[in-house]
Amino acid sequence: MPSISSTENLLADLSDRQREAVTHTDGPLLIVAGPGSGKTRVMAHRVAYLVGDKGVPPWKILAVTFTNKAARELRERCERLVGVGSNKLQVRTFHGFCSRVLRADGEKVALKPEFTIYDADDQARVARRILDDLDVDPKQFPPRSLLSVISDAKNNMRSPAQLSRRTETYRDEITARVYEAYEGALQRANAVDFDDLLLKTFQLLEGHPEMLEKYQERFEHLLVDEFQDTNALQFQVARLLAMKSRNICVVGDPDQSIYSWRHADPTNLTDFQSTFKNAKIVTLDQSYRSTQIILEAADSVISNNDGRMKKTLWTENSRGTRITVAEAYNEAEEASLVLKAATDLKSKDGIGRNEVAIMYRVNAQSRAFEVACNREGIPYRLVGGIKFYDRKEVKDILSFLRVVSNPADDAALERIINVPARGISARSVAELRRVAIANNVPALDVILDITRVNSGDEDPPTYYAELNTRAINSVTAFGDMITRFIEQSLALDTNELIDLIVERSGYGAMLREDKERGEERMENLQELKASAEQFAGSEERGQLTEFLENVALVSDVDGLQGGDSSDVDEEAITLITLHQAKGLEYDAVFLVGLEEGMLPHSRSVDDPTQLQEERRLLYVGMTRARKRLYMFRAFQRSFRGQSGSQMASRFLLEIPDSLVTTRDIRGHDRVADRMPDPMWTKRMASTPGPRPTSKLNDGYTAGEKVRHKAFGEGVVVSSSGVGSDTQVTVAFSGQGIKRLMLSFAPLEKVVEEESKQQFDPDEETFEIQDPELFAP
DNA sequence: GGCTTAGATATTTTT
DNA sequence: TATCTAAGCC
Repeated sequence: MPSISSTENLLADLSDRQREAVTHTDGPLLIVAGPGSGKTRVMAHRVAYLVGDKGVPPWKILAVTFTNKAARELRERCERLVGVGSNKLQVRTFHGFCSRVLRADGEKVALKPEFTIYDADDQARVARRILDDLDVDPKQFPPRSLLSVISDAKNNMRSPAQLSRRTETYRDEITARVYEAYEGALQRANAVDFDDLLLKTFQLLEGHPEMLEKYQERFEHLLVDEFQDTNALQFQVARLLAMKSRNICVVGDPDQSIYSWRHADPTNLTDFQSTFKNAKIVTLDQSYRSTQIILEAADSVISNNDGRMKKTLWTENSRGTRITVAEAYNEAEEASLVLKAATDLKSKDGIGRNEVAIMYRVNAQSRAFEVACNREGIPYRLVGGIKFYDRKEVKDILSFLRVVSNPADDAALERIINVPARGISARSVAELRRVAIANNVPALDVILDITRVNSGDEDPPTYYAELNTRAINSVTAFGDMITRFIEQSLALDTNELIDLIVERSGYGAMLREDKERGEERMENLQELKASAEQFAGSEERGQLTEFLENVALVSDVDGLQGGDSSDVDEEAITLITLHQAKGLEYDAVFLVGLEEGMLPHSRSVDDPTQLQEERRLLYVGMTRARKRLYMFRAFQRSFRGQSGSQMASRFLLEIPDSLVTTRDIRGHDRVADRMPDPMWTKRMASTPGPRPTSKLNDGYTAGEKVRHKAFGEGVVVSSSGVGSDTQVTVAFSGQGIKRLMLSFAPLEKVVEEESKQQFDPDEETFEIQDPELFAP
């Protein structure tokens, strides 16, 4: 039986500042916590202190985080420290918490307990239907941009009515009408989107004093993590919950605010101080994570942001190694250089793959690294790639489940009404929808009405849909099927229900006919079943809803394992976006794609505000590293098919030379490459032809054009080794990339300066050829 | 009514 | 490059 740690032990291994933060338990507290300053540790200790020392019952403590990952980590840390009763702690994401509240008391804001949570896909589907109904051209008004305006409105707590009252342009007009129809559609479907989870919780608490009191009583202590990432609604919910007890502790770092595009509002940090007067402020600026050099470099970058709450991190850690800044020719070379350096870390610094992460701005960048890892046989862990629950077949079956769980869920219904094809055309669906909207009922009501009448019920139809006989029969069959699913769901565990649906809906048969991908898809459905099994056994009514909620809210499955080995335990390199990397740390971090247009992202370069966020993104990345930090850029990068030369990221210029080593990873000094004299970079970007670069082995230079007897003309990517051991990697047009032993494969230099711009490696033929191919 | 194909189009980050 | 949509064909 785990015991509650004694206060003495609990506090002993904390710094003075940390202890201050942990023990200030009466009244509002703002913790400004720099990267690696032990933020999570403080939160966990605080919870343990509240329970162990202050005798606060665990269930009276609510800790909200921003991501599931953070929630999981905090929960685990708390459980370890708190011991008994720790399972009663409420550690949730904001959305998770709100969903919980609405399941219990959502009726007050017109939600039935089995409401569905609509993801971006569902939202887009709803929006597209509305545009269709309103006869608006979706090309002129892309659903996604309309939805983003709607999301803005919701975050500012504006109703459709409020929006339509102040329309100035035609665009405003359309937006307001779509918003109104959208709200109607969700209402009819007993569904909420992500914004609604927060908005409706806010409305529930604000408009129902007894509810507010209930939740204020329930939670005596509130902790909010990543406060700089909270949006206006989240702040309001937190404010309402804590208004009475005033026991609210928020933790954040304005320098790590990287979610403004999702309405995160870092001014919440300052607003906190005005909302909760006399809030105590504790700043944690000692880093227990990174070396001095890494901290200095990160600081030299972030200092360029203005209007910050200034804080400079310090550490008792060693000075550490200088940061390596390196340049690759293109993304393929970038990947191999990174992997080479990462592999070397093992022998040189004893840093294994598990402690190495490669971080990039956009997911698409992971590809080059996956290809390279596969080629080199290096196992990797891709964080947040294609999500399991996003696969078509999984979404289809989930849609069946959603209809069973919440028969009003029109988005789910429309997804599967004709999957597999069962003779209900888009026309018929549109007609069903028209009738449903006209009567303000879910589409399934109309379907079941048709089913009833067509099955010989004497009573006249309630709704009148114009469908031909064929369609009526198809719809009837579908209605019968869904009715059976709903009936049987009462007696079945969710995993059993999945089996039933797969077989009886014809979905399984459809997959078995699909020779190409059917098997793989069926396996995915098996996996879905397995994940449903975890929810089996609990009360019949709740388990399906609970499962679906989990899918909607906690969809971050563990990273897919790639590489040669199927051994999941094997040490693997982590591939991760900068956004997802927040909160994580690694011994060695490789930041890649440090180019204008990538980081900062091209969408951000014109806007100073967004540019500062890009800088924070880089800051987050740099401060993930404990011991070693590498920053890479590629001279040329292909982006959606096209390649072009890149300028070095302006952020690289912000790091002082004294913190950087220019040691080339291949063992050649390339002093000139320690970037970016901007003039030089600019010239490089605008000049076709080879850029100035140092000589590689035996005079072969990256970017140089060469000719091979068998493969024809190509471009040198890189070369390694010396003398007769020299290997030259060449990209041949139409032949892919080959690695050639110079002593076997004579290369001729082509004297022509134009070649590099056309360089476009064919990914299909990317692997290294057999040794015999090296011969001429 | 259903399927194939071509063509267009959009591409940041995620609860 | 990859996905999604619309139009054309069976």
